[in-house]
Amino acid sequence: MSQTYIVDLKNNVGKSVTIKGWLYNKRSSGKIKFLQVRDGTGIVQGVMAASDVSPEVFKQGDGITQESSLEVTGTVRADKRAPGGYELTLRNVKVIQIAEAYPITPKEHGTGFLMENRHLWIRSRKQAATLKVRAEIVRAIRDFFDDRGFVLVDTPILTPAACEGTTTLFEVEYFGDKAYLTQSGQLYNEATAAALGKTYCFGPTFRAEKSKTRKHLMEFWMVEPEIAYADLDDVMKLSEEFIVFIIQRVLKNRREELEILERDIAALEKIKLPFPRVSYPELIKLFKEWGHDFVDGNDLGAPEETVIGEKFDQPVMIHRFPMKVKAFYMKADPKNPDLALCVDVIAPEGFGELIGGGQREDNLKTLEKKIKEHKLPANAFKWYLDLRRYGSVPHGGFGLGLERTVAWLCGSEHIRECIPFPRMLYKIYP
RNA sequence: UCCCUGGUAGCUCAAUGGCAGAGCGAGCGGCUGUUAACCGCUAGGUUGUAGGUUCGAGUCCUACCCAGGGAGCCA
Repeated sequence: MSQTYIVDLKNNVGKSVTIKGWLYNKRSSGKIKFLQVRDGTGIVQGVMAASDVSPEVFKQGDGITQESSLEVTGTVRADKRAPGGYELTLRNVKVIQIAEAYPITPKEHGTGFLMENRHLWIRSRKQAATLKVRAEIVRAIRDFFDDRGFVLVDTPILTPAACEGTTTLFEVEYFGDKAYLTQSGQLYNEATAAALGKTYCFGPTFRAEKSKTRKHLMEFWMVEPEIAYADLDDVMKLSEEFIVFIIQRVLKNRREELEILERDIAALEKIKLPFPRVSYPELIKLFKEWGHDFVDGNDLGAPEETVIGEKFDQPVMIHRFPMKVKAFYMKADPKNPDLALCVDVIAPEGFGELIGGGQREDNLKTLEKKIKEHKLPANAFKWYLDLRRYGSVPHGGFGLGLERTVAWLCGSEHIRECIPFPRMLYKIYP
């Protein structure tokens, strides 16, 4: 039997079609029943009148429970009374399986319960819409870099040592030795950029930090471009163009999903180039003007990100943080060696840091000293130092957190809804 | 890891230290245009776990477990 998808119903008005899906909700009123069916592409209401179908089919309609799988056949009709504008005058219903009492009812539920049932929760309208936006963003990310001559080079997930040494790692057994799940592909990107010029990696990364916030996952996806012969300005320019590209793509292709999510679309439409650039010393002055208490020399915390997000309606690029709060591979600003040539891009509306990046230290001697200062195992960085031995060039890049970008564009309250199956502190089910 | 709040029916929540409740969902019945439909009936409980105080504990105390919110850290 042929199958029509709900998304295509508008092109089939007047025709008889078969929808294969699941029962989303049902209402009945004596001699007429309304079956809302979802198929992954949308939801359509099927109208079953006692006068239109056989008594057997009509009777069968009573027993179809929420999320039962079924195939419905009927004529497509435009009708203002129907959610979505189109409905089906049903002629036949074929039940594939009658679902047991479905735990996620149309009424409200708590987050803990919904997360326990994440495998079912993703069937809900908003959750499905979020996953579609996520897929759109992934495609935009790939297109952006592929179209600009970046080469996708996958970096390893199992690594011999910490990339940054500062964050906690997931340890795994590796043939009697220890290995760690990657927390960034950056160091490998620096090698691939020296080989191929412009590269990027895109995959899952892992952080065993015991953080418990609405912006953190233990396993999240990150895209990291790296460019040979690039300085901080190049990195900032790429960052803002990248973000605008992603937004434009989602606004173009996933407007319907943003509406389902009740996202304030106007807030996204006004994101324009160039983004405001604020250096760390300038930011300290701004915090004073705003009356926000902040100690010069500290890294930004959640309250600071919130304040910045409230004061600007554009993503803000904060650059040149103090060296001492940043990772060992950051290059110092020649004009002020206490500041690093780095940038954080903070999203508006309080969604926090989307991008962290900057220019890398390219001098062998300086880097060797930094590794020592940060008490990192010199052995593990032997290959990394080679990159400064054989044709070292100024280079830089950044990392963008996929789920935070999804959270921002979807207006999600919590990052756990922005990945199909989130891995969170002490939680790995389902 | 720390701080705050909570844990009662499948779910969301009530219950002054004194009879264990409602709405939704489920089951049965009614209704030809419902929009989280509506109306009637029925079933559904070791009140997170283990101790303690009390004539009496869902309620008070102690410990633990779990969940939610926040902090630090980060993308």
